[in-house]
Amino acid sequence: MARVRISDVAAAAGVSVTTVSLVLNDAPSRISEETRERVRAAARDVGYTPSALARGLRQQRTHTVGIISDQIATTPFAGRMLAGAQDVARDNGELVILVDTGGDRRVEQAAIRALGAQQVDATIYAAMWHQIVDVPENLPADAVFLDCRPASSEGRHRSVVPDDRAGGVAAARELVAAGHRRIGFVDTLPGPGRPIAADLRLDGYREVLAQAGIAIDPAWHVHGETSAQGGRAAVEQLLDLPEDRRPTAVFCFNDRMAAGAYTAAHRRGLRIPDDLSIIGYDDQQLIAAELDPPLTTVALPHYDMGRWAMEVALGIRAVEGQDATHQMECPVIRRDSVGPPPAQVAKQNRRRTSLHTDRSPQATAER
Amino acid sequence: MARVRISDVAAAAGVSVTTVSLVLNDAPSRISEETRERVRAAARDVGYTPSALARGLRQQRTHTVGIISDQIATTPFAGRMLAGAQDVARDNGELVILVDTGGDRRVEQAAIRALGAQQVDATIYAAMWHQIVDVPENLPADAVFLDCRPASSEGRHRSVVPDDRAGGVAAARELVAAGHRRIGFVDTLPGPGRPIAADLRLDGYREVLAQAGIAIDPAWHVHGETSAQGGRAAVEQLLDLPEDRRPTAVFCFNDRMAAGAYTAAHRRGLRIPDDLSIIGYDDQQLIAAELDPPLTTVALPHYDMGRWAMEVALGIRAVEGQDATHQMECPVIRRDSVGPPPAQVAKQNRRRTSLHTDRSPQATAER
DNA sequence: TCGCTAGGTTAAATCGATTTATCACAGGGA
DNA sequence: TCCCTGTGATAAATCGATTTAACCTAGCGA
Repeated sequence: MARVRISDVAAAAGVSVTTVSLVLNDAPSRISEETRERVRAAARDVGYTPSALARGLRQQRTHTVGIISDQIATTPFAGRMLAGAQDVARDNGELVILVDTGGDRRVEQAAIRALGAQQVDATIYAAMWHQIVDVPENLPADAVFLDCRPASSEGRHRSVVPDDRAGGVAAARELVAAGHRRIGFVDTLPGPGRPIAADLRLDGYREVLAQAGIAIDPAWHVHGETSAQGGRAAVEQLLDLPEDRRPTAVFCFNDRMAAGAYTAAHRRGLRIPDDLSIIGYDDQQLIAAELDPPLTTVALPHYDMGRWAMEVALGIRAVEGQDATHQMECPVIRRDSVGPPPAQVAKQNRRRTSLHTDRSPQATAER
Repeated sequence: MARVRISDVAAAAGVSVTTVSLVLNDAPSRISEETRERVRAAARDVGYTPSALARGLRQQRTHTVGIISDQIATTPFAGRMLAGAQDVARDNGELVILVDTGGDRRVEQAAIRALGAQQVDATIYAAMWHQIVDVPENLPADAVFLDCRPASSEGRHRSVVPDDRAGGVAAARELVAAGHRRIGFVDTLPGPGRPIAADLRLDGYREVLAQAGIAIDPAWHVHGETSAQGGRAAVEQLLDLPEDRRPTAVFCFNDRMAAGAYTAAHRRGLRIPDDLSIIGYDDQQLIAAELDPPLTTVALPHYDMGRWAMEVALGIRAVEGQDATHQMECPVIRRDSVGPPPAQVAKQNRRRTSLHTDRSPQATAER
């Protein structure tokens, strides 16, 4: 069955196409209420749906937003970001055109061209983890960067990323507040592929320990692959330290590594959090809440970042201030893997210092 | 800067727009090679990108595919399906318009209308887990169902779902082949929200045990929430059984429940797979490969289902045979959580029967 | 010289809407 | 009678491409 056109509605209502257009779009005009009703009825009867193509062509506005991402599927996070962006788009009558480039620069070029050809009203450039990206040369100047920030910031591109430094501060503070003074940092490997989030979180950790007057033992800083295996191996290094240098708590780069920390602890017969406190990062639903005991961790605000990016892209939200990069807070999700250090250690700690960082009272509710 | 139009190219090359169109589209015509080159150079110089809107309007073909899904982000699986669909689309020069309805029927109606207005060339209706869905009335007849199948199959809608029954067979066979005869089935809760996959996998399990001449003890069938907690509780019921009825292996509805089974085993001091073999389902990357020991499980072929759906939607792949529903194989991913039953039990088994289901020799490589 | 063919190119119609500018008509005042 | 104003509706241009149906010029054979 062929498409119902506006002229079909006009014929059915016995008016011109102009009248139909005016009526259906509620455009200011002097069409009588009687005619209006007739047009609306006709449109309903013939089952008219205006062509978005024709309308877009004429109006030069397509109510369409392009999202370019390096990889949709690598992490479950991607979904949260997309969902946030998608929800905002839907609520504003916009459709999302999604292109996964698979990280291929050539595909990316083609994708940007294709979105241009579609005349998308806005463009979002998303990465699947917090990173600094080279700006593709043909990317529109008003594109919004999601979970990444442009390398050459001269272009004044707007972007939103998690505040990993503040998240690192929050995580470390959580452990210090629980009374720990020997706190390990389970890091990813150094090298070119190292995520910038790792350095930011490490900075936050260092800042908190410094503030608390704790001298960091270099042996507390261990590295591993960002996997449960890597985490286990790294934490075993920590547990191999002599009794008086061994951390009573560990801050893991992410939840996968934290899962490895659980394994390492189990193998030594250490209980969590009684013998070892663990805090992760990412709040990966499939790990954090499912571990035994449930993992205290820092959440990455992917959904909200997705929303933010889309709101900015659509011009619903103005970017306040000078800085075009928005850092989004990473809240601590308190579960059951953090507790006070073992009694005898706690006593030592008390003897050694009287500094107190008091635990903030408002408990974050478990989602 | 305003859009570069085809007329700009024509002017730059000193020819008509018709010529430009014919040349750039490689349409059969009698344009001289010299002119062709001039046109191509002009197009390059002025930076021409044809308007997909105008082209789509004229050709009534948009090179655009709509994907409607109930929820993008609930499970990490979604990403795999999208990635599969997306990859096929990209390789065929099609763009994907993605709409997440959030499961809201009203939103869904609007989404379908919007995609119709966009004149998408094809439509995919995706669910985030294998289920039977009511066909939205305004859904195009040629829509393809992904990871779900239409309730009223009279419409001859094409669909692709995982073959959960065969997957159940494969999982149970894996355990039987390892020598187990007391095999628990860790099921989801009964009731209206129960996934159809649960019944299918259960069927497969029953078939295999029947074939192997094993009478199923009703106590082996336990239920729980589809979470690690639920899995742990359910498996604890199994482990509470008297020694001679207690399963030596469990088939868990999914990997999350299998993770709970690990916890239950640990709490009893049982080692995996020495004391208890465990097989899961789903092959959730963040769980299955990260558990200790890594979990043997059955993979859901989400990526391939996504590809299949898109290939069918685009008409690249013809749906063979009568049945418009394609069942996709769920391969067993062998890791380290399945082994032979404990020695004394194995001896009993051998005494009781001499039936052999021999383990298939080709080891599935760990991805 | 005329007609025909082939080669090279283009004018104009079309897709389906929106938007601008105009038209027709009725009533009122001079 | 003529002009003006307000009301209701529409004809035609436009968005930017594709595609159909010519058009023009040479060259060639009869």
